[in-house]
Amino acid sequence: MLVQVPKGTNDILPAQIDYWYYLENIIKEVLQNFGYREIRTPVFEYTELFVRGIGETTDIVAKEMFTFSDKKGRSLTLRPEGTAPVIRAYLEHNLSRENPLTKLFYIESMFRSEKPQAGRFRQFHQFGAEAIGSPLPIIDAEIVVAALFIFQKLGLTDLTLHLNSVGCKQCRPKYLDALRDYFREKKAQLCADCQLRYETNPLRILDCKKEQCRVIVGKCPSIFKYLCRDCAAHFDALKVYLDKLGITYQINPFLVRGLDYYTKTAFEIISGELGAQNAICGGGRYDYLAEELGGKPTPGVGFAAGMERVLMTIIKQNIEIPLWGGIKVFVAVTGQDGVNTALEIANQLRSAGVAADMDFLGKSLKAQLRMANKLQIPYVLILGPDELKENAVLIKDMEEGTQETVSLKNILFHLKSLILKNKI
RNA sequence: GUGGGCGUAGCUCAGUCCGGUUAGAGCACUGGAUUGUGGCUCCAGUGGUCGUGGGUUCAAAUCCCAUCGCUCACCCCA
Repeated sequence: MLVQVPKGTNDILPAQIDYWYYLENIIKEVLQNFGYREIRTPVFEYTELFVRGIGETTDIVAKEMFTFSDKKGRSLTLRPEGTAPVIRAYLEHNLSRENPLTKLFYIESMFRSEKPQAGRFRQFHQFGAEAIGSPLPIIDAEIVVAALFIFQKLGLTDLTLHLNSVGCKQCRPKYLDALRDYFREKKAQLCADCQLRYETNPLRILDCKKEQCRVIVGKCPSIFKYLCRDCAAHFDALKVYLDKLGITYQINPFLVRGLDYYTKTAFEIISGELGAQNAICGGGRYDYLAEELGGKPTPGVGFAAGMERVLMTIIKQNIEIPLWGGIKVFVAVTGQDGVNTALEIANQLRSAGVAADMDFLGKSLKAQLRMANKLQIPYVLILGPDELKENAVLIKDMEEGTQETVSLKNILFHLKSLILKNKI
């Protein structure tokens, strides 16, 4: 049996790479225009970072991490998400000393040991942005806008922004108490998972999709009645900023994110083009994360988006993307003597910035032309014994079918003007 | 982790229900149709332990069992 890729992982083949370039280029361009700078952190971290950062009871930490030991028995984990590592790096390198507001972005692989399905993989790619240092709601607005900006620039439509506030240390415990009070007598009617969540984190009952739970959740107390003055004001201010920018959103009091570090703002962007896994972006504020990781209290807000899901949406929507321009000139040879000259010509063209290729399989002239035709190469140089004798080559225009003899000295100039003229 | 669908050539599939000669098609690939010229056409060729292992049978791609892989869905998420 042939060895295959591990379950849930994918090769990104040349046929798909233009999509990735398109996506990566727009991400970098937009986020840098917003003042975010790229950061790259290691693929693995000490396991403790994620346990402390994401939370022990979350699904990610409890059952989805790829964890292994190094030779000294220290526990390492392939990163399942990007925020905790970025905050770790921010604290470790004291990035705040240069600017009290640090704006960072990343484009990296993430790893989660889940059963794969459409839009879910064990190794997948996320891009994300983090704005660290400001407690003000206006930066929450910028984070949301930056994410939407990218999707808009990519050409995505049919997106819905879901918005919620999950409170803070002051008000969330009160809301959790209220939820427990409400669910206490109905506990027996909840699904098995939710009965467990009742103990660990009642918030998570809110986004259970089971019908039996949804019925009960439908009438549960809303968090908006329990938000403290600060959280309520923060949420109201964010809505005003978004309103003024003309951004539409849907308030979703049942939006609960799967990572414990979120406070105040939580949001998700849903694509109508996808199936069951339709969240292409999620984010929010995490004002206690830095402390959890042992740093000084530092507020922060950010988002992460799944690149595979974004690409699936791009493909579903049939969005046209820029493709690789391809080889412009093929240097064909007949007979052994021309091979060296052909290689020289090809390299000359490449040095001059003209994409050039030649035969490396000893094919016949006919086969070389066939290949050039298949690859849609617009010009073929033919170098045979006759041309060699005269220090010349034949330039064949593959579309017109015409050809002319040009001396070796003039090839470059000749080809460049041809290519320019046709704007290829 | 749990459940459904599917595994025949590089790709898309036919053949499986009702076992029977050397397992097929289209596309792709390679070569040819007189000297050193692509596309169109025609001809020929390469390529498959029918996912794997076992069982039933005179005979298995086809029936039975197991196993692996892919895929979709659940939990949850990007």
